[in-house]
Amino acid sequence: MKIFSKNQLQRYPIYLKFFKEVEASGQKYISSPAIASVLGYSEEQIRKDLQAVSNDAGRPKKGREVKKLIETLENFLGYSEPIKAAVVGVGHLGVALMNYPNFSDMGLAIVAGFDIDQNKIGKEVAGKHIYSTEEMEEILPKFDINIIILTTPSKCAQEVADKAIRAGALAIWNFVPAHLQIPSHIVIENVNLASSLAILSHNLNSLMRLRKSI
Amino acid sequence: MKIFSKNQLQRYPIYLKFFKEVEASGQKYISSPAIASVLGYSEEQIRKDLQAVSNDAGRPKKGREVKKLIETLENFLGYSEPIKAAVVGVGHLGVALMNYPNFSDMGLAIVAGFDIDQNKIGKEVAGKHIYSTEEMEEILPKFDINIIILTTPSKCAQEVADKAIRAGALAIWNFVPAHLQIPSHIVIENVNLASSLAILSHNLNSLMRLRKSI
DNA sequence: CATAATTCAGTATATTTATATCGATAAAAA
DNA sequence: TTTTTATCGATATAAATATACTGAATTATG
Repeated sequence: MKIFSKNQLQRYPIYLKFFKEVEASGQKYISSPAIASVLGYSEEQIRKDLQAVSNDAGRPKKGREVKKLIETLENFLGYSEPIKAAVVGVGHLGVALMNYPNFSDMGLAIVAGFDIDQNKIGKEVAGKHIYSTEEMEEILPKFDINIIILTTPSKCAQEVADKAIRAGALAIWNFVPAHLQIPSHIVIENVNLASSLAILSHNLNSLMRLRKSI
Repeated sequence: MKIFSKNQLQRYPIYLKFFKEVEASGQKYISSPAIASVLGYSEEQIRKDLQAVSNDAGRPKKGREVKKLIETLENFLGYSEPIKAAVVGVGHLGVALMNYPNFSDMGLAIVAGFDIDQNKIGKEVAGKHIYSTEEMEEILPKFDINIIILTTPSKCAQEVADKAIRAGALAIWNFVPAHLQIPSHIVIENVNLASSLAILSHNLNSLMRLRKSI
């Protein structure tokens, strides 16, 4: 079994996105140096990344076939058969994710929402039904939902995550800025805006310091 | 000048969040092994991370003073004086971010929104005024806005980013799944949900394969 | 008051990740 | 057809990152 690092995995959707643009522009082949100059990675890294998922060899002077690259990456990323997910916590962020137009291109299908608010339960958001959080145990298996997209308030995130796991969720995509205690057999991926912002503001500060010193 | 890696920077907000919980629980000191057991990092890494930003020594048998840790990290992350930002593209995601309750605890203040939709311009979202994108050049300097939170549709993201940079934006927090071409003197941080999802679904697939093989 | 137990800081080692090098090869140009 | 050139794959090197180890120090315990 090949092992993929987090950073490496994160690059594949970026490659794919770019390859689709290249294909749309009518170009049939793309070389590693050409990819490198646009995406800002080194050409060696690109070769290694692509070799790791593809058996198709690139050709000297031409590069790799764009169509095959797209096929390979879509297959590798599982975009061919979307995974089903449900949003838990239909607040502003939950609603935004339920309406997010790009998930269908990313192999993700949000099929339901859950909330505790009686005013929301029974309604529809982006064409998907909102159920009571209490119904998770029934609804998750029924719709074959494996992934929970967690967008509750911080204070109830742990409790809701526990409930989702009991209901059969295998993976949690956590948008809540809270550190969740999760059993090791459950997959968790945190989208931590504070972390992302920390990088941004650190870089911005460095920039400003640099400007002052000049 | 100390250099901080992306991964390292991402951990600091997570530490801070945890330390605040520890403080709320009334505990005065925390040791690296104790942090490690909760957050799942190695204790050596935690020591190195904390030593990199703090001069306060930890004490054998006790650990580090929680209060000082919080002070140090808040200061390091710049939470003491919030940076001002504006959301550009007041769609579902833009609205969600404008309503996001946690930014004030992360040193970020969203002070305005921009959109091209006449129905939105002039309205308020989460108490912040929505301006026309055309007004950026005037409004950004007026409110001392350095950061643009980009949440437009993919197809106009590049154009809007260019406009924001012309208007004086120094940093772009990009939530659009598009690879932007940005001059090197501008800070960009991408929140790429496709990348995050790629990690999640790869791990989920590994898990499922493992289950089948058992 | 002495002893044992933790945790620390600092350094060394290992692992991971990214970059650079090199001969081979296919495509384009002469 | 021959030569040149760009790109490849494979391997080696370097850099970055994380982990393990060591002796010293402080606190708690007997």
